[in-house]
Amino acid sequence: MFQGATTLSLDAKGRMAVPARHRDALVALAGGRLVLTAHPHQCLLLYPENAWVPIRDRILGAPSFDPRSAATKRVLLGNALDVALDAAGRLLITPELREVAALEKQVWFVGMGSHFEIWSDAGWKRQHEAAFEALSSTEPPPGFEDFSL
Amino acid sequence: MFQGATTLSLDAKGRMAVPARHRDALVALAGGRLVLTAHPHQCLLLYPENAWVPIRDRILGAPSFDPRSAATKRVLLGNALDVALDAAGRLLITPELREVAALEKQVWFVGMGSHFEIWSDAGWKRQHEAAFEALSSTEPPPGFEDFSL
DNA sequence: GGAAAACGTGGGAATAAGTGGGAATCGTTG
DNA sequence: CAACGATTCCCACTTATTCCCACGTTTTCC
Repeated sequence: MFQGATTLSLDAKGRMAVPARHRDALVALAGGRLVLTAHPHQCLLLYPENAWVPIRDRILGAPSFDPRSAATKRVLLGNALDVALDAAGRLLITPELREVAALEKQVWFVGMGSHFEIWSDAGWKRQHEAAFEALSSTEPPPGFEDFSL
Repeated sequence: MFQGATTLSLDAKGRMAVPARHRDALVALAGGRLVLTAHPHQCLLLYPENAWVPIRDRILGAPSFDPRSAATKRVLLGNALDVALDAAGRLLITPELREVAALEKQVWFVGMGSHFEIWSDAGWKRQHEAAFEALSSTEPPPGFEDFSL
């Protein structure tokens, strides 16, 4: 169960250090084999390979001719890459994926249960604003009806 | 059942002493395992782990593609961290979480039944003003219709 | 009211983690 | 086939985190 948000910096080569507290878990879960891909909300997704496989299969089963379905498939699958951590526990993010998520020097590495999300600083702050708005309206977001903290 | 608001100071390292009268209860409830996360209203939430788990599972079940639901998930889950009190009964609040709640030196530690909320001084005062406004209007807030103190 | 205990607060030193840069290797292109 | 560029691997540094100890104030008990 991954959780927690950390700020990290991307170096000139596009490398990002995975927080040490998550490294062991990532290696244990999938032998260090990870999948990095893009999310339609303009962030990146990092899955241990074994958690990715069922999701990938589910995506593959979606309709190919409905334009919205096809576009979603293309983003999630078309951008997927097998990656691994280097000796210093870092992840190398290709220029293509950096562009999708508009990543600059400062990025956020966020645990989301089964996987991680990687956000630009601006994008992550935008999510906080969106969440505030969502809970301010009279209509709660789907899944949060009768929700009490 | 936690209740009561206390002012405390955050030291230079971001540590906050949990009021002694709550320590025993926190340790007894969850063996000292606590979860600290962010609330979209710009405060922090502190749960004993056993009280957090059902809430976490509820959040995990919310839809991932609806933007409002996804943003809410990201704030509540993405910011969640397992924490524990140090030898002096203090809680270490990471810079990331301090930023979300705009915490400075003086903070409020507020019991809210199953959990605690942590507020900046300014944020806590803002809540009081909002509550004052809310009950001044002719329309009572949702949940407080036909309410009698 | 005084003494003792407890509580909130602060800081220093050892350790680990994140970051940056250089050199060797591999692949690509002219 | 040689030269260039990009990638990968390795090493080194600086900053942040963690653990420990210590002080002053407040509260409690006798």
